[in-house]
Amino acid sequence: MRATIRDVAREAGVSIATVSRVMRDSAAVRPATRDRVRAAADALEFVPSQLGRQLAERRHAANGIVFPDLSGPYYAEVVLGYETVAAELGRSVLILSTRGRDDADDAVHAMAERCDGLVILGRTVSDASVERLAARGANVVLVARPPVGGVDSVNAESRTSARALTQHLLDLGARRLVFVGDPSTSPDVAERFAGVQEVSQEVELHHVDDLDETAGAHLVGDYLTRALPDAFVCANDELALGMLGRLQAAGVDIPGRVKVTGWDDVMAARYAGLTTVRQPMRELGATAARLLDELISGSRTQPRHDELPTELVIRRTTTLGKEPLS
Amino acid sequence: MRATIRDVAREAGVSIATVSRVMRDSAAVRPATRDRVRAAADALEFVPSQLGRQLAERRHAANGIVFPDLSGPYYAEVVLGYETVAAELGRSVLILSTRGRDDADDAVHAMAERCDGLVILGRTVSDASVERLAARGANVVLVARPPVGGVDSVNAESRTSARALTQHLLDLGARRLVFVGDPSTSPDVAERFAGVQEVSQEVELHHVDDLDETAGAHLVGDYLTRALPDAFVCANDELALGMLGRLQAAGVDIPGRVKVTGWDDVMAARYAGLTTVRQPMRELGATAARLLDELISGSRTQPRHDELPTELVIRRTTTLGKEPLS
DNA sequence: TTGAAAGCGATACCAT
DNA sequence: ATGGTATCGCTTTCAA
Repeated sequence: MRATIRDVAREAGVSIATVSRVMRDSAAVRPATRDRVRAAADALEFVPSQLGRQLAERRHAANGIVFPDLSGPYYAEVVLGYETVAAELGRSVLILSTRGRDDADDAVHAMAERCDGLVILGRTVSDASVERLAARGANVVLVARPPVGGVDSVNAESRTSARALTQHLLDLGARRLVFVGDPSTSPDVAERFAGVQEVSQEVELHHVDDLDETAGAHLVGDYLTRALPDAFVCANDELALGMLGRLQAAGVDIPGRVKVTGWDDVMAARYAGLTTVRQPMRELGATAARLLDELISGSRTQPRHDELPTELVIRRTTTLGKEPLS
Repeated sequence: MRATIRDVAREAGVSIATVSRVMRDSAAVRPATRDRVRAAADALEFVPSQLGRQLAERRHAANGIVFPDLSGPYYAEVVLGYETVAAELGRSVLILSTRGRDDADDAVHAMAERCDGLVILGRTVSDASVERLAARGANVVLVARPPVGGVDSVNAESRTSARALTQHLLDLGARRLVFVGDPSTSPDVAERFAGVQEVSQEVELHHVDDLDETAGAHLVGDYLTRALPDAFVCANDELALGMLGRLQAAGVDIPGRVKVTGWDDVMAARYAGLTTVRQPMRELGATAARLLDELISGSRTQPRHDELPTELVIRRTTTLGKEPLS
């Protein structure tokens, strides 16, 4: 059995209060006493129980983070940025993946009982759940999701980058643009589409249900039989990569005949030479951790809604570079 | 302030023991009483404190997982597989990334105090630390790391796949093979090299310090000036991808003139058409979670060292496929 | 500077 | 079927 604070107190001939003080040097203790306690603690290999400590302090010293998945670099990077800052702030990180879970909302509420605050990524739980959490006094920060009520949020800027991306295409002479995606499913995609529209009024919208490679590869077929546009502006990289493969298989010249862009800058985008928009994923997580800490410590009561800048990454699916085809 | 079990007891006119029974239906309670308690709990929006519960039960109901990083699909997938099973077993998951942390060992020990058991991925902490944890009675399972003392471990099989990979190259007529990597740094790489050697006695070893793309691209230079071998067997995908880019830039015919293989099957490997070996990452995590649960529940006391099968993935860096070049 | 004792919020044993 | 109460392992007044 592990030694408790009482064992140490007895061994050192002091009270448990003194042991507690020494273990956390929370108050002045006479050096001689301190040394005696330290020696006793060492001898007994005493390590304070976190359970006891947490109950007494009425805090978990842990934060949660909810994400849909860790496949792809997106959420993994956000989680890492979050964990790094949380660790610096002396907090552990609890994770919860909602992928393939039908009771996501319940799981999140259960998790909320095990930490001092949590970050929710994307559309993992319903708006109602988020509001219920907030109503119960939980400290919550949303990431990559539009604000819900007075709950804090951190998002990547979309519209400005979409404008820059579109302008880049126009500069290259592309006139007929097709935006591939579904603005109605995600506010993020809606923002991207809106940004594109601001610069190119005649952009067409090609609606797809799933934003994955299969969908991308599939929809290319429609265009091969009729006319190709000058550029496909995809809602994300997966879609773009799927289209790329299919277009190249059909021998279409890229970027000569048609240009393709994605969004996210996943690792594969680099190998595919895909022009895309990179989001500051690690910073999203780090910022969320800091906002959450303010909430927990009570140093801020007004809600905040941060927006972090993104970066246009130009590669050879829009311009012919000297970079080797890999 | 949140309601406690005492508030509910008072409201329902019963003792806290009865409230506890009702909340967890741990014992028979007369229906009328049960309903009264339920009503009181609802009225007060009572949710049992996990802190109180954990202290009383003397368990965290949480497991930890330590990993170097989440970049790249490898660890992310392991973590996901782990989280999925842990959740099924009713346990939360605490994470700890050691990347860019100089106090990794301390952090892991601190984490061990906050959970009932933990999984350690790769070489994130020293062998000494692992043994110290085990000595302190912590429940530990190692993943992607050779066994340390009597500590449980789960690893992906390496040698058999290395043999299959090598045989595949021989079948294609490749004779002069060069293994790129450093068998001395990682037992995993050593196993891979050993497997290759078993099939091809005359394989050469090209030693590199870093197993990343830069190193891969760099070492190609050495070979361009003198003779290329028939195949480069790289210790991992990063290395192989780096070499690929550089070889293609130099106009070398792949797989005609030289074949290239990697290891891990990262996402980019697919786009690069890289022949490689895929590890059952999600299963590694899931298996670790189950082993850990056995340890925690005490249903097993003998150490186990599991080895999961891997899969050879053949793509066009070794055989000319019909797959389009992307 | 130190100690006694009252929480923190549950669980669980022992009576009744 | 219920209640009283000790217990889990610590932190934190309040006195001395």
